[in-house]
Amino acid sequence: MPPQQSVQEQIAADLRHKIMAGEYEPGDKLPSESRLTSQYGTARNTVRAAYLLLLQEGLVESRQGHSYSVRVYQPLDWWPGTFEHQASRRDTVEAGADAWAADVKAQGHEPRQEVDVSIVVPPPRVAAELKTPDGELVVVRRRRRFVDGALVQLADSYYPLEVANGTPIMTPGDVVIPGGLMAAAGHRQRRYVDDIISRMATRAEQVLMGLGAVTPMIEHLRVGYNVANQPVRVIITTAPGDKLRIRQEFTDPDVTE
Amino acid sequence: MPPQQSVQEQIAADLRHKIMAGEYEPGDKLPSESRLTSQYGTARNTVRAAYLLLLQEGLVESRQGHSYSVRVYQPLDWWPGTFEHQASRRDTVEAGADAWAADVKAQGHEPRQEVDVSIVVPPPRVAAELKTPDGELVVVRRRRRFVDGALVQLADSYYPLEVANGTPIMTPGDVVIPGGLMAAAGHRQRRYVDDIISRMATRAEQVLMGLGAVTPMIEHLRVGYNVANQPVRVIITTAPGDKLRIRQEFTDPDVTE
DNA sequence: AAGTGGTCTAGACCACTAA
DNA sequence: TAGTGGTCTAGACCACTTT
Repeated sequence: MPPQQSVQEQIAADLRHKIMAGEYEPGDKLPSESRLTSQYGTARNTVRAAYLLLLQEGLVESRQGHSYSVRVYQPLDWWPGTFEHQASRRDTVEAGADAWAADVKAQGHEPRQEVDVSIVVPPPRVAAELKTPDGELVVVRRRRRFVDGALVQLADSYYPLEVANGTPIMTPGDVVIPGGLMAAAGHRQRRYVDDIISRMATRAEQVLMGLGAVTPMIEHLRVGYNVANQPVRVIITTAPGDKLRIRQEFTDPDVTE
Repeated sequence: MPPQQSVQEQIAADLRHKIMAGEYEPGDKLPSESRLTSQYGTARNTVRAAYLLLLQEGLVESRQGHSYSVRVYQPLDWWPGTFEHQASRRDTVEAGADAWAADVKAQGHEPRQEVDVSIVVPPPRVAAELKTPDGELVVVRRRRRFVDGALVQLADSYYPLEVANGTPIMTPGDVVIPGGLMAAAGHRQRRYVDDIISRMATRAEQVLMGLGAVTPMIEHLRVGYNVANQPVRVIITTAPGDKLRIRQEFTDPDVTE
């Protein structure tokens, strides 16, 4: 015999099954707590516990005053852009627009960016990657990226002071520099090292981005090195998991067919 | 005036602050529900609601019979392995061992793999990527990867029947073929397209991998194309976000210094 | 046996949304 | 205003772990 299932798990399993079977489609409203309470003859809190399980699986969402509904996944694709890749996609990118905005438009949505620049104490991880001496500050260029009016991605670029000082990197606002900020600053990058992790949203992110409590985030960290193999930039890109899909493409340079 | 904070948020904020300040370190036990109940003079359920918020942020973990404790993050690094990259790391990989096992050993842990092969109806996404005709089956090679005895990663490779039939791909068990299974099957891959997403664990994954209810997963999907640009393999790699960090490295082939 | 968290009840009042 | 989910109370019993 299978282990005895709790009532909340039973209710959750029933709803899960109906959602998977397509009885409720993405975006559809689900039964109210009071309906399920009388339907199953339990206390309301037990029904709430069942819905909580589905919330935690990301299957369902809730907002005060609204019904529970089946969660919709419509991630936007994001290409971090490698050397080769940028080259192959360059012609699809409108002159003067940055790659991210062009990608969003190509997917039929309206991009907008807010950018500010400040000088800060680097977070520990950034200091370690940039080999920043203790107590030394760095320049951070914070981009808040909106799609159709909603904040969906944060992209913070950190530069050592000596790299950024007196260059267009220090210019606030959504400036567009053909060839890129690093090139304009005279720092050609030769190597990238990327980290990609999945983690839950922090409280601060929930508030800033208006997220439900149970939101997984995807975080992409890139360290760029110049031709002398010194770190010149750290970019941390963060977005809710249901809003962003990282895509990349590799072609073997040794195989010409 | 800031919006009125609820009691559960107050308690959660207090605990969060103490954790961030280092008063409780990763792995440390946290106050019991009954202690906090009397300390704050609230009902036990309110304290539980506070801890639930921290669980949902991934800050805290709980197990029946144990105290709540501060969650420990110790992700293992995983290199998906590109053409160039594999070449540059090849010498660090012991002869005969697969790249994943070697990477785990290099990080000071004990790898183990269970592999089985079966013929199945492909999931919709896989069928779409492999351009499998309706009703046609595919071969799936399922790898369950353990580190120090704990299941931490699933890696399922899907092959069209005509690619896998009569090749070592069909061999069950943790076989090691120098040069790789695809090469042995006579299918040189020229191009990869990768997708990386973050999502919550499904119920099935929670059970299979023994996860807490609030676990973000990271999923890496790679489609491999042969020299004729036809899809020959889809690999789906899945792991809990706190157990796996995807790493990759790119070097600009055009810059020779 | 004592202490921990997990499940469940049966209420109450509040905040927000839609009819 | 009626209906929705969000917060909260004050209990009870159960499952699991440690002493």
